Amino acid sequence: MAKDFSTREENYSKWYNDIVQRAGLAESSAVRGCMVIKPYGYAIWEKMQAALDTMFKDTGHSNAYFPLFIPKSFFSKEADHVEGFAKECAVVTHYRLKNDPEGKGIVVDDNARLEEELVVRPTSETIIWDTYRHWVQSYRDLPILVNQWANVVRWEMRTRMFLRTSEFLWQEGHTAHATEQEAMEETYQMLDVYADFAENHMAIPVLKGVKSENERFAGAVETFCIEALMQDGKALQAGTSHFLGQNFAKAFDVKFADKQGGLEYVWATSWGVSTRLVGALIMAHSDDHGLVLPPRLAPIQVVIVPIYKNDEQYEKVRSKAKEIKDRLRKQGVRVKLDDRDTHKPGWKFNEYEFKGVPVRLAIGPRDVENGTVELARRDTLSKEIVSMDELNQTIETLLVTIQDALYQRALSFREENTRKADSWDEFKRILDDKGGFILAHWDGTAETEQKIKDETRATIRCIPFEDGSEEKGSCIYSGKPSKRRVVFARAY
RNA sequence: CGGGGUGUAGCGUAGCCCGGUUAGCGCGCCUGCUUUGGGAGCAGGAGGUCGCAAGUUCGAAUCUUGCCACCCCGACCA
Repeated sequence: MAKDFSTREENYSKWYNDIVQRAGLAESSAVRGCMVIKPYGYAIWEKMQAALDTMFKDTGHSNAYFPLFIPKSFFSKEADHVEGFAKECAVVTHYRLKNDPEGKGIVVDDNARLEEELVVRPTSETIIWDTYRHWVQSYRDLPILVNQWANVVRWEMRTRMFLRTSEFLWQEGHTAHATEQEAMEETYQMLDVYADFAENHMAIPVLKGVKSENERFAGAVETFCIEALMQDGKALQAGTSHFLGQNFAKAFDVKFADKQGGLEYVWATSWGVSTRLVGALIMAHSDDHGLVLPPRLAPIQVVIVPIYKNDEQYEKVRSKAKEIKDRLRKQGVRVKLDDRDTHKPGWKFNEYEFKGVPVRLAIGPRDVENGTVELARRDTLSKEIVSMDELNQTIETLLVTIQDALYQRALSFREENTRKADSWDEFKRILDDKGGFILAHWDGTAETEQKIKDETRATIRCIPFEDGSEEKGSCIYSGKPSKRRVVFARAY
C-alpha cells in the first residue's frame, strides 16, 4: 500500500500536518485556531509535564493556580506588558444569553454587560502580582517560588497545530525575590532547567542565550531563551526565562521590609514552556514514516506484536508475549502488548511507526521455538534477532542508545545547518538556499534588526552565551562595528 | 486584514472549460470464506441536501451573482 507522506522538500507544512494526524496527536476543532489534543498527543504532554514538574520541585518550587479571567484594568498597570499583548486578547464582555425576541436562536443579552470586562489570560503576570502584593510584607516572606500549570489564550491571526494555537497549555513560573542577584540567579537556573529538559529528555540540542530588545518579553528587563533548529531549517523558541526586574512589583505595588528596616520593591522572574514543545518534538525527529519519539518521553517505549497463523500458535505466542510484557513492566519499561486480532502484523508495524514507538518487539512461532524475538528500532528502522534470555538488559540498553542517537542526529543536523555569513549577499543566499542558523555580526541596534527582518523575515533568535569569543567584525547590514556574532534565523 | 487556492460519502478525489441517463473511482466501513514474519485476497453490501442561497435554462455538480467555510503565502506571535 502506498504511503502518501509527501516529501518534506516539497511541503514541510503538509508533512507536519500528516504526522500530527496520522500519529493521532491532535486535530483541528470547531473553534477557529484551536485544536483538540487527542489521547496519544496528550500522553506525550503528560510525560513532559511529569519530568518538568519533578525538575521544578527539585529546585524548590511549588504549584498553585490563579484565575483564568483577569480584570482589564490589571493589564494597563504595566505599560510595555499591555502593549505587547493588547492585540491578541479574548475579552469577556457579557455574562448571560437569552432567546432572540425575533426567534433567531440565542443572542447575547445586552442587559448583562460586565461592569469591567475580563481578559482571558494570555499570561498571568498581572493577576499573580496583584495577588503577591498581599503575600509579601517582610523579607521573611521571600522568596515566593510558584509555578502554575494552565491554559492560556492568545488570539493569533494564523495558527498551526501545537506550534501556535489560539489556546494552548503551558506552565508559567512566577517568582518573587528580595534581591536583584537572587532573581537573576533564578532566571538563569530555570533556563538551565529548560535546556536540560530539551537536551536530555526531548533529545533536542538548544542554544541558550539572551533575546534582543525587539524580541524581549513585554514587561521584562531581560529575556533569556533556548532556541532549537527544526528539520525545515526554521528556528523554534522552545522556552523562555524572563528577568522582570522590579517592573511588576512597581506596577502592582509589591514592597517588603528588608533587614535594615527599609521598604523595597520585590524582584521578579517568570518562565514558561508550552505544548509547543510537542510540536518541537515532531519537527525535530520525525521522518517520512511518521513520528519518532525519544524513549524518555514516549508514552509507549516498547510495543509487542505477536505473530501467528492459527489458534494453537496464537495461544503459544501470546502467552510468551505476556510473559515478556510482565518482565519488562516489572523493570519499569512502558510496554504495550498489541494482541488485537482485528489487525494484521503488517498493519500494526506501520501504525506504531506513525506513532513513533521507539522499539517494536515481534514474536512469532519461530521465535518461541528458538527462544528469540525480533527487535526493530524506530529511529534507524533496523531489525535484529535477539535472545529472549537477555531481553531485559538488551532493551534497557537499546532505549538509552536510541535516546542518545536521536540527540546526536539532531546535534549533527544543527551543526551542519549553522553557518557563518560575512556579507549581506551571503546572508540572504544562505537564508533562501538552506535556512538554518546563521552566525553574523550585528551592530546592536533595534533599527538594523527590524530592517533585516523586513527584508528577509529573519530575526535574531538569540545572542548566545557561548561562542562570544570570536574576533570583532562589522555588521552584516549596516557595516558598523560589531563586538560579536549573533544567531539569525527564520522562526516559527 | 492583503495575495493565491479549494469546497463532490468518514477521508482522498474524477467529472466542471464545452449543462443532458441512476454523479464515477481509491481508501475506510459492514457481511462471508480464505488469511496473519511489513498496510491481505476474493465475493457481496451500506453510505451523497455535489459548501449555502438566489438566478439563467425544458434541464445545473457543471454557467451567473451573492454569501459561508477551510487551506497556503504574508502582516502578528510562544
